[in-house]
Amino acid sequence: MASDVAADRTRVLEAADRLFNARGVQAVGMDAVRAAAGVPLKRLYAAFPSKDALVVAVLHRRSGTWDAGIAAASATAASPRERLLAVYDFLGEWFRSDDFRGCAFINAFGELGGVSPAVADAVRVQKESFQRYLAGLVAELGAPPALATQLALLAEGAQTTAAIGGSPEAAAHARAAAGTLIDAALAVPTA
Amino acid sequence: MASDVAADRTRVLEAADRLFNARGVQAVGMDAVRAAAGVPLKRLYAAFPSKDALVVAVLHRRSGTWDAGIAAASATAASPRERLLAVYDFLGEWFRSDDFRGCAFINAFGELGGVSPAVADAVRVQKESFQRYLAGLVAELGAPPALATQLALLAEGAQTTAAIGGSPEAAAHARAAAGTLIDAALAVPTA
DNA sequence: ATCGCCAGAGAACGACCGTTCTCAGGTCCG
DNA sequence: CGGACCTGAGAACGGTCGTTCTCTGGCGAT
Repeated sequence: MASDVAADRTRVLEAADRLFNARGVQAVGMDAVRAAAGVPLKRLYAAFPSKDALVVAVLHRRSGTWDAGIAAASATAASPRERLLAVYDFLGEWFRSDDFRGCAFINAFGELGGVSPAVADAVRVQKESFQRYLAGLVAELGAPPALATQLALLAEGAQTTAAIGGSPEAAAHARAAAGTLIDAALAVPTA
Repeated sequence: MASDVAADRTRVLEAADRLFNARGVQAVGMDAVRAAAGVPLKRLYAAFPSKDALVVAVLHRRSGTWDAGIAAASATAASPRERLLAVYDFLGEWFRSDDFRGCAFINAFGELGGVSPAVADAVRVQKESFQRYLAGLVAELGAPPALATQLALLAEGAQTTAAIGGSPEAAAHARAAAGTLIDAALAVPTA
């Protein structure tokens, strides 16, 4: 009982997340996950009944760290406008981390969305949750809801652009564009 | 000589593109490509020496159809501003096609970018070419170059959002945002 | 001390991968 | 008509995958 199932889950999720992020999902075998996690295969399968379940769990965990990152970045922001812009500051920090290789959800959807409904759903849920977060702030701001969708497009685009081009400054560009869109939306109350 | 190597290449590229788009690259075996293309395995390997080469060739072909689509959409547009906005009209049409499942380049990068430098390069080249196209129009418009980057972010974000959420209207949102950004950039000549 | 139990390491399994090889059958040239 | 060549179909190969099974060694209880 020294290593309980919950501890196994954590170790496996961390290892799998790292490996999937670096090489993609299908290029990483369960044995590589086992080796990286330092957990016997039997306990791995006790914690996650299949690779598909492991992938979904990794995505779920990523949702949590994403939410926490956004919350931390917006903690110091005073107004809704600044909280919206803080999203792009968070992206900028993330893009600069050594192991950044794009949004895990976008990557997983591209790789597995066509063959694994569970993965496709997990990705959809996360993106909808992010949209709702933006929509809440936009509503606080008193701007039309369409602004939230536009700001989300900038965030998604920044993630793929930063990953493919290796250009973390995409976050700053997105932030600048977001500021322009917010100002324009507030200038015309109901267009 | 009834079926020449060039004809084989075309049939294989079309079949592979369809399959890769629907299921992802790694989930599609070379035998499935052969069956869908109706070409013997030997001729398949005569046309493409490896799966990696096939993937790169598929991406290269997609670049061509992308460029053609953009060109067609902007053909009726009179001004640089309208040609920029035509990009999002093109996206909207594409998003509404039955087999749309996201940008092949973004998907391929997420799946293979970490393990296949050739694929990563092909994706990077295409995205840079798109950026250059936008930059040209933005220059014609007399707006600062940063606008082109911002417009690219919107286009990229629209592609992933439309794919994941199954929401083709992402193109219209991106178009509206693009209009706002263009107007703002022109209002302040050099900020 | 002995027996029963459980956990860990890794072998085993069936399936499928990308790629190459075999071989039968047909086609052209002399 | 005969034989050299080429083609297509698919078997074969070595490897790896996800998943399960076996076996061995150590531990706790009696």
